[in-house]
Amino acid sequence: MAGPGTPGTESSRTESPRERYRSQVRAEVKERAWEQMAEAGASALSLNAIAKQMGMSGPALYRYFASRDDLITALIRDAYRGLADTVRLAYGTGEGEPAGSGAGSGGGPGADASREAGRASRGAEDATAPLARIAHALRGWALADPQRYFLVYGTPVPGYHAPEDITAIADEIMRTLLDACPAPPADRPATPFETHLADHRQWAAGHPAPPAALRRALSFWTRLHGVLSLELAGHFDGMGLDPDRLFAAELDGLLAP
Amino acid sequence: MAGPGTPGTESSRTESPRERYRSQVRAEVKERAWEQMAEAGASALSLNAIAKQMGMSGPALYRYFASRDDLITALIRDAYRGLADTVRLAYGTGEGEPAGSGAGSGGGPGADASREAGRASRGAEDATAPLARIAHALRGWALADPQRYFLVYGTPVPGYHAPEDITAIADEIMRTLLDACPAPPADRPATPFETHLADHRQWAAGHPAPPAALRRALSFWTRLHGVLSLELAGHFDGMGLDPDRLFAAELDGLLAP
DNA sequence: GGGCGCGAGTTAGAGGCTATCACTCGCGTT
DNA sequence: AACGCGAGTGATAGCCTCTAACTCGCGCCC
Repeated sequence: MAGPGTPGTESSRTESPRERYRSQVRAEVKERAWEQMAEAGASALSLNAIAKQMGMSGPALYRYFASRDDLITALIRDAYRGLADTVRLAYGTGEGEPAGSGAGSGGGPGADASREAGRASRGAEDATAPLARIAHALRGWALADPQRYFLVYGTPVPGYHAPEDITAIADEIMRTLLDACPAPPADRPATPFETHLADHRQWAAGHPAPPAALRRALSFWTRLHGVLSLELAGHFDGMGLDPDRLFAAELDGLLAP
Repeated sequence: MAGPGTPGTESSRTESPRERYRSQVRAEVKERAWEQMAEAGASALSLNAIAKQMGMSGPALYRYFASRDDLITALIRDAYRGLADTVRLAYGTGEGEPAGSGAGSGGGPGADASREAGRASRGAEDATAPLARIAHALRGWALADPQRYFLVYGTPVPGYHAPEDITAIADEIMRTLLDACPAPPADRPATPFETHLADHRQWAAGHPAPPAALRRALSFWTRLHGVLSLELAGHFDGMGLDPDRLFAAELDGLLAP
């Protein structure tokens, strides 16, 4: 199916013209698929409609994707990859860089939102600056294409199990989060849940973060997902509050203690 | 379920036999729909398959539901209704009641989980007991049928707008949450976000809760949704941690300060 | 008690979708 | 120059939603 070497996403070097064309068509199909998904959701994605848009006849697309599920899986993979890159880039970004372009597949807004993170003039408070940058990058990435976010964190299809390379990216995201979590002062007593985490840390196997940091990464993940997914789903719409400030407040409460 | 008066889900009194039969068939269709949804997700819901299961031929169901979307909307309405009832009932439950049966449509697990809420022997800490009961009832309701939870809080369909009677139920849920939020000690200074909420409280219009309580209800909602939705979607599956304890820890952190 | 209206259920069918199969045709390699 | 392989085609099966025209029988009204 895919070219030589790894059967992953993009081709490697020394592409033959055939392979070149092939991956180009695959990319265009995925682009149309993203458009369709943004305007009608994942369930409305139609291979047929995409083919017609591209001036081809229905079954032609089966040369490029084995099935509709296969296309959706590819989209999920790209979404995970883009999110992991976005998070990693936000973590790695120092203070000087203007953040540049080319983050994953979506790009768009949210690139400069990480500027106003922690300008608190204290030296010790800078330890949470990477987390703040990640938080704003995450929200920017999500707002740029909500359906893409929901492809990662939205309603699961009961039967579906993601292939291993996708779960590997999910692990990578958690690893970056752990990297960004500052080690807390060691003298604070561990909470009961932290002692539980000390014994149940398969997901952080091989990572040196102490239990308190695991707890922090977990809170960061679950709490930001809570506000963000409700915002993206429109549940704050008629309420009159400013989602921006709600997110900022949640982030504040997360970084302060 | 919902008694007479409102023209919502069930029929009113003095039903003619025709109407009786009609609402019975509607109920059976919805039951089969829930089964289908539980095992294959909302996008796999098929009117045709339901009709065949019931020994009828396809188009017959259009006597009972105007379209597939209409059926799904009815399911969404029932889900909201059941959630609102569950939350309300958990809030209203005193200490003596054994919780009984007949909570909404799902019932099932989580009914007795609210017992171990706040046994801290302090008198002032009991103020958070209703919130704890609601939290456990919410999780029980969600675990009993994850797809039902996702019908309320999962991936939204871009074009879809819920009818007004459904948003009314959503408001009712928020109102119950506000009822359950204890008023904080008035001497604490307001956070910036709380002052924002003081001016942007359309969603709590007519409710006497102070801004700090609004903030608390909002946090309760977003944070519990964060852990719960990630658990239901299976994102903790390979991680080795106990979702039960994670939820309890999140709830603890929510009620303590 | 008898006639009739209304609603439940049927079949036929249009149009859309996924997916398979057999086929043609042209580019790039040998 | 010839050939193989892969891109694209139309035909087809089977599923779906939803409409239209029709039949049949229960229950209401006179």
